[in-house]
Amino acid sequence: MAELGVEARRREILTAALALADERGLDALSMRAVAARVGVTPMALYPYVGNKDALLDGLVDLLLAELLPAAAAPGAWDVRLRAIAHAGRALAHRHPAVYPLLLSRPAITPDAVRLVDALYGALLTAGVPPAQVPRLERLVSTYVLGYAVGEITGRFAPADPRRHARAEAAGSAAPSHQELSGVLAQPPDWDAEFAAGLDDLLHVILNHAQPS
Amino acid sequence: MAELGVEARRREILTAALALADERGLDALSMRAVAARVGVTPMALYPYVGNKDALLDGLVDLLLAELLPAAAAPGAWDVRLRAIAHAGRALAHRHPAVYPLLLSRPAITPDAVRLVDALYGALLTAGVPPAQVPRLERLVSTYVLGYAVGEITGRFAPADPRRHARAEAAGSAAPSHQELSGVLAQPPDWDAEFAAGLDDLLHVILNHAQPS
DNA sequence: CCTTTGTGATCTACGCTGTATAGATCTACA
DNA sequence: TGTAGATCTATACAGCGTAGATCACAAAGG
Repeated sequence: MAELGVEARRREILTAALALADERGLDALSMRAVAARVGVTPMALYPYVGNKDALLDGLVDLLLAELLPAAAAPGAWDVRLRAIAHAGRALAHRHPAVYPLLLSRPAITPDAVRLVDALYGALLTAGVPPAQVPRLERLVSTYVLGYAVGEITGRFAPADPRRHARAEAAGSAAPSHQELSGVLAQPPDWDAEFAAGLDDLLHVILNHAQPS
Repeated sequence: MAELGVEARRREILTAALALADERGLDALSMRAVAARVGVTPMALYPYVGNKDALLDGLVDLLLAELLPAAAAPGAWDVRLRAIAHAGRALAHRHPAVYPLLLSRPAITPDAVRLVDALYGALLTAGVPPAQVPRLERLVSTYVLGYAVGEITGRFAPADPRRHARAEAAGSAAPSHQELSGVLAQPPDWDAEFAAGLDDLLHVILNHAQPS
């Protein structure tokens, strides 16, 4: 075994855990399974990751780190904001098992701060009054996280093919579904929908921006 | 024990499980604990709720059922939409432990369809073209769920009081935080922020609406 | 009245989980 | 060579979800 610092070893463990979750899902992410993948006994992980909860927090940070390049990219404010948003969604497709943790585990690590700071910067240069910046940052990040999680977990597209049948079965109890049966029959283009929602939010931001 | 139908018994079990989760959190929601609360052996639950996963789905449905009154309320389209949104957020504060499941477990029960249908109806009467209705429904519901989950899980307001210290420690790496130090020092008004975001989304909807 | 049938709850057990605690093993320096 | 420190291991415990077998008891048939 290569002799590394404890920080390097910690990252080694976390990346093994992330790979495991990517391959076999979050339920398969047990301390024992991670330890086996690292080639070590379960208890050997504890000095490096604390406990399982802390390990999950570590995974969240690993995900955030993948977003940093997009956050540091140059360009006009809307280009930067779009880049971060699309990177956030792409991240979800890369790590669907772990991604939902971003919504449920608050991260206050330096990387998380840097990411929020990039969004703050984009909003500020867009001309948004400082008092509105944190709120609109939360609006945008909630959209990106919520949309991506919705895609991933199947909230938007229930796998059940009887979906329409159900709606029809509800019959008069779901009149608007019937009125929309035409558009509901077509499978949505999730890429386009995400971009459209993002455009809508950029308009919201512009509405709040003051001409400099 | 009163002799009830299996459906009634199932609801009895689910409401006990919900109460347990409300009181002691999701981690304490074990089959054994639910059984003890119902006054029965763990294995006795299985004919009624299937297994733990199905029990959680049942809890999701229980939450959705609480939203139905708001979905059925009358009024102008924007009044109805606001009522549903605020009811969705209030639900999160009532059941903070279970609420996040709404984002991670797709629900295709009749109640879920009815709720979506109510949102479709509001958007249609607002004059939104049918092709845009499902997308904007997802935009609104994602906002409500994502915002409420963010509030609940502490994503918006990390409990760590060293938050500002951290931002300052990041120093020049978080320049926008420094620029916003004034507004960041004030504690946000979450009620007002939710309403403001909802207003923004209503403007988005109106932008897409065609005059009838 | 006794027996049979069926149904719901129970009992026991298995493999899994996170992790406390104690012990073993190896490295590096005096 | 002896010892200190760091690192990993071994064992154990309480709790989890749930499969399988068993039990208790109410209603129905002879």
